[in-house]
Amino acid sequence: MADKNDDFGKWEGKSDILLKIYSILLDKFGPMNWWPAKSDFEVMIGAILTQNTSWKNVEKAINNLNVHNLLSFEAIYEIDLNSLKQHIKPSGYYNQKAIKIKEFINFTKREYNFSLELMKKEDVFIMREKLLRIFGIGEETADSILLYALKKPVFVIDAYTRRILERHNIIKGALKEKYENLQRLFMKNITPDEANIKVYNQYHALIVMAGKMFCKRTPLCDNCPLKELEEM
DNA sequence: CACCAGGCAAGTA
DNA sequence: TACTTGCATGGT
Repeated sequence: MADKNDDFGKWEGKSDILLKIYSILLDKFGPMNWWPAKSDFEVMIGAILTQNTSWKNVEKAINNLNVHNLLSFEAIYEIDLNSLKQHIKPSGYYNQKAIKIKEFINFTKREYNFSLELMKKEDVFIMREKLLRIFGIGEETADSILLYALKKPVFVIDAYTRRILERHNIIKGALKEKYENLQRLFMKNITPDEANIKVYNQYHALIVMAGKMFCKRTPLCDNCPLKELEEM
């Protein structure tokens, strides 16, 4: 075994089960064209606000921003830090998140002059590296922005994904596994090309939906649609 | 009252 | 590299 990650075939032969999960969830919940936001800009702000926070609280914060006409690059750029903090308060960690949002907006001005079109034209790998260098943007937030705002073929791994892989015995130790390894698992089995952007979008959306209903930290797995996976 | 939520950065060993 | 801790509101 050249690599620890090859042990026990941990990462091999998972294609069928990954497609099965997608199939079951799609059948259960139906197609979703996702990220609950009205604009790509709102997606990016939401991606930061939802860090370790319930979406309900994020909605309150987004609504505050909307009411004050702050859902644009220019408006967030202009507003002073303390006012921003007050508006996003319901989303929690507001002192940090306000700085994170400011840092992200400064980046978009510095590198792309607030042009979403230019951001979408950027190479995926380059953009991911750039995003990860911004204070407050980690792997999940970067990938959410890449996939749902910039429409890039990148698979998003989150707490729900880890729990589902762990609880249904698909990957041992998924809760503690490195983000990179879990992401590679999906992207090796579902080719990251233009045609699969829709699948990436939908798959993660379905995982979040299933996670909220059946795979919370305190398990509530009574009629989880993924139960039938155990026969594979 | 305790626990949880679509993470992340900084500190420690 | 692998753990630990602080951050904070609002719902159950």
